[in-house]
Amino acid sequence: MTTFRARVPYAEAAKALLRDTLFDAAGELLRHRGWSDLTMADVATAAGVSRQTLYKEFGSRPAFAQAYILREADRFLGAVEEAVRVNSDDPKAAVTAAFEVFLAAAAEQPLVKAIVAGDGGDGLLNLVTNQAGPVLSQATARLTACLKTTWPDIPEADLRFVSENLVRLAVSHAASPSAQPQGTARSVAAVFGPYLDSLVAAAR
Amino acid sequence: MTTFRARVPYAEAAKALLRDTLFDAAGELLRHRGWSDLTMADVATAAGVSRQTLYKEFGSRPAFAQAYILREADRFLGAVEEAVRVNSDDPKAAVTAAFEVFLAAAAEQPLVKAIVAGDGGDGLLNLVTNQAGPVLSQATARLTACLKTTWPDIPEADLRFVSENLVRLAVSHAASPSAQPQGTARSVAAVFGPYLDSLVAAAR
DNA sequence: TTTGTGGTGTCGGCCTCTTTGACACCGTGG
DNA sequence: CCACGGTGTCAAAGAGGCCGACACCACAAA
Repeated sequence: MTTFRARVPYAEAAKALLRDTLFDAAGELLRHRGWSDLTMADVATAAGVSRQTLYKEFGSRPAFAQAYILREADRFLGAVEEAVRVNSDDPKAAVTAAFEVFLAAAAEQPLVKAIVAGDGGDGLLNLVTNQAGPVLSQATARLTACLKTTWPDIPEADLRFVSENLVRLAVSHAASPSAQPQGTARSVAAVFGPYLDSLVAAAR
Repeated sequence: MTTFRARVPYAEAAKALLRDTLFDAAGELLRHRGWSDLTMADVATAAGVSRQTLYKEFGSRPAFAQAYILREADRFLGAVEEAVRVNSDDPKAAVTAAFEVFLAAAAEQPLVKAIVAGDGGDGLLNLVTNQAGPVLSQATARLTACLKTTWPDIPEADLRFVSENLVRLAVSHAASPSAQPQGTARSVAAVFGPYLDSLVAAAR
């Protein structure tokens, strides 16, 4: 099976490529040092781009962090959506699988590691806790859309409610894990399962 | 398993992206009409780029065709290499698999269809028959390299000989199929198999 | 306290690549 | 014969990226 690039005019693709190159460079650097030990100049040169270009594209250091986190969140959602799609017949299993894949991925992710390893004052942590608005709303929106396509008969408001709370739980567990991913996933699924079942039952 | 983008400075990546976008656009258009019914302007606009940019990058219409064909050939080689790697223990099976995957892919490929559907005067056919030099040498080189890594003990000159003739046979069968891919692949493998076996035996 | 160091954010000029519109050239069909 | 459409080329204008420099701020050493 071959993957096809979305047919997109070159100008847009080039811009996306620029952003992705910057993000990937940052991710690579974050694998070795923390966010606070990381210069904007470092990121730019690692991406093969001038510092100025970086600033032109993102405006400021925190803005870049924000954008980067949003993209990583989107990455995760991709994996999660896949897990949901596979278990579309069993909501509880879907939640378990999605949570598990998310937590497992999060544990390996340089960004997440950088966040939990940070001292809290390094700016990244704030973006998923204190000022988590953008992350939450984006992740919630995408997860809602995913659930909507999987179970179209359930009212969107209900799905939105479920999504938001799942996202919040996921972020929380990723930031400070309490147990193994499997155990966490099962317990979350146990909580949400019955509610989801009732939604599915009521919808048909 | 996640696929990683090669860490490449933005400038190079952008250029590659431009070429790929152009190629993909051409491929898309070739799906519906023949090469001769296809304007350079069509290709450019389909890629979201000005006609001038296309000319600057490739120089002329036949030069673009040449480059496009070379890239498609490279695509095929990727699939072929995979087939070879999987069957590294059995040269005959490797040839069979490689040939089969190549012919199957070729039958589905818009470029190949455009070539065989063309009236012969449309310029594309010449590039793989009359003026096939670049295609053959590139494909031969890459296939040789692939075989070299798979069976490092066999002299490179022998591998090169095998490669070139396999490539020529493959192009020929792709351009004018005589039978089903499987049958063709088996017969070619039957021809080359014993020779390959002897090479392997002699090398150790 | 002063001073030096290092990172952030901004500015202006330069350079490269893309776009735009125009043009000459040429083959084909009315 | 001539209008049409596609190829190939050009100069000028625009956009995006690069470079060097600078002010600003925090922090640490003298």
